[in-house]
Amino acid sequence: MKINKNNVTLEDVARKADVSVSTVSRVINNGIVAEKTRKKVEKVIKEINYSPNTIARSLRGGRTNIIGFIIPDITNPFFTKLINELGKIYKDKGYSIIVCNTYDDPKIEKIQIETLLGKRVDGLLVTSSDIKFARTYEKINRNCPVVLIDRLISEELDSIRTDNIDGSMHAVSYLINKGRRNILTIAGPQQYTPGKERYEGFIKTLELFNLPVKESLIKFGDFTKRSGYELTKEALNNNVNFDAIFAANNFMGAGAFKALKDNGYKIPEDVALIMFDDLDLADVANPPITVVIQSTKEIGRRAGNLILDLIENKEKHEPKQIMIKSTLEIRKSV
Amino acid sequence: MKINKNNVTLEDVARKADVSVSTVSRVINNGIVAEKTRKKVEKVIKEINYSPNTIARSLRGGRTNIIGFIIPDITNPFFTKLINELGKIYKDKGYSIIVCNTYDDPKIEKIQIETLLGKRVDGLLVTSSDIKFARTYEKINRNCPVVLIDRLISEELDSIRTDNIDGSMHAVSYLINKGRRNILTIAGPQQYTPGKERYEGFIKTLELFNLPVKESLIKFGDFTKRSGYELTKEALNNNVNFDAIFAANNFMGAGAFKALKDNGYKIPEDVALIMFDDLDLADVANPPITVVIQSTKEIGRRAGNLILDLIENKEKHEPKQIMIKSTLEIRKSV
DNA sequence: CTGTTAGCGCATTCAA
DNA sequence: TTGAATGCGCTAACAG
Repeated sequence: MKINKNNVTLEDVARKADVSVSTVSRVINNGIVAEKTRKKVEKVIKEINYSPNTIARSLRGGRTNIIGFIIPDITNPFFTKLINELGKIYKDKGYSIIVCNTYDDPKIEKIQIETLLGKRVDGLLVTSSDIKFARTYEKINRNCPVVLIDRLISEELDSIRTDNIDGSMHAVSYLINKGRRNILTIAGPQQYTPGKERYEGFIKTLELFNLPVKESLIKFGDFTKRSGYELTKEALNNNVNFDAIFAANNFMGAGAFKALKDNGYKIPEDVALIMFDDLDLADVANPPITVVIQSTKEIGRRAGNLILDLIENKEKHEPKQIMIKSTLEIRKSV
Repeated sequence: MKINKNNVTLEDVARKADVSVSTVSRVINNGIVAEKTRKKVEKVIKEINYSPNTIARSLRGGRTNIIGFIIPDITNPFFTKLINELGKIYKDKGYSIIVCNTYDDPKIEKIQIETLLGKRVDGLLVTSSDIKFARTYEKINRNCPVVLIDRLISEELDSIRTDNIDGSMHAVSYLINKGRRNILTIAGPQQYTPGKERYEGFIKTLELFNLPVKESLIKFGDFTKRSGYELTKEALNNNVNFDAIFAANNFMGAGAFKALKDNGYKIPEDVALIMFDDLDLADVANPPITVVIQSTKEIGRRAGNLILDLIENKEKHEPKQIMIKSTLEIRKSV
């Protein structure tokens, strides 16, 4: 294990091995060196416990081997699973990832962007807290590759997200096919693609089945557990007639679940529930909660590799919007 | 918003403002500069969109403003909440955090350590995957402050963790006071403090109440949902007589929960369940799951500030083992 | 195959 | 109050 923050430098090695610094540099970079010299140098490197100073390398080579990941909420398993995938890709490539949590606050995001850019990250993975950053990221993208994840805020950038419309259509049509006719949707914020598209999928499905779109069955929340809870309770209190709930994300779904339980409703007999995005324990809840599962594995893997390609190739290309299909996991049949 | 990866340098500013680089340097570092000069320079900085190159700064100053956080599992909400707290502390101090997931694999941890050290992080927050790294981190700590979190692998380093013994004693004695006499414990791996101490707390409590310690009521898992599930099922299949379960962590508790449910046991009437560490949905599960809540807020805050102090002061000091009390959150009374 | 040298962008010492 | 010069540790161009 190399533990070198003790300022052992190339020069120290060179002196001790009685060669020049460039020779040492070649050794550690697998350049052309006589086998004998290489052995000698490597021995010294071990002896005095040398490890290259990445900072100096970065200054010289213009690359930091750091990728920034801007996310709105580290507490959401969706992002956590993404990071988990990224880790697998980067671990033996020398890349590290700086995670910047914006708390979904544009003011904080602005600071994070500057910090990250100051640190000269090689690339940026972004789930932005505000569509107004579209221009900013486009500009950044000219020198430092940017890949959007989950929230599409610009068509001029590469992006990867779940096919939200497909996913919600899948879920809602399942409910309809099971005979549910009054589906309450707890939709998300409409300024981001996930909220917007999941809502769109809901509406589209109703139209597809020629079902009326009732105002009273549409509620807008903010992706938090609390809002899912409150909105469901509100519908209950107002005697809105519904036999199913489609929640646009996991946290709101959890809130809805609690509200139903608290008020003595049986799931799914009285009210069926499907939420977009999984949650720990959703499969062991009682009843288990049916969810639209996003393929975090694939999203993470593709985003992670894409940004690497962009960093390494740097050539211009047409930005692509990649959409990944989700899966409806029925955990308790309606 | 400064978007500068476009290589605008101090020198560019200097030339354009018709001063020397050192003057510009002084301006951005709030050194002594005539008010008039400062204005002039600041104007140019804005004009050509200059922002300092942190890499160069780091090379010069020996500080990167990056803190490494080594964790075994980014997927566990415990760590996620910690990161959430750290983010709050660092966001406006210019510090960033590199998250390194080791997947609880020492081989990967070794690589991560080298990568992090190579990147010359200013400090290291560590939940190590192996006690054998104790020496390594002690050595690292001589040049680069290390703070252990959650798992105590060395007494010579600063560390912060939950008071596991107190927490589990709290939980177990609650069960006993409610009349449960046959408590099955699903303990964790004994090589780390969390597993060891939570088990120790369990045993201690039985002794305190003069209850027998029965071999059949002690199972060792590996902190995964699967092991919690399997071990519970095993006990059930073997007709082990128990009226309560104390699970040493959240995931194993979730597994136990599912096993009980699957086999038709009522919680807590037939078998009470308490698990160490919270989980999303634990409060809305049916029944809600009683948990020992670790104060991630305080752990995160203290660890985050401690490492900052160590980085900034650098003076020697006696390493401290800090323990934070947990809370027993009874969500469904036994 | 190996050595010398010139920066990468910045902060700081020393003179002025 | 300002400027010139040095070096942080490294890589790569060039010369030998």
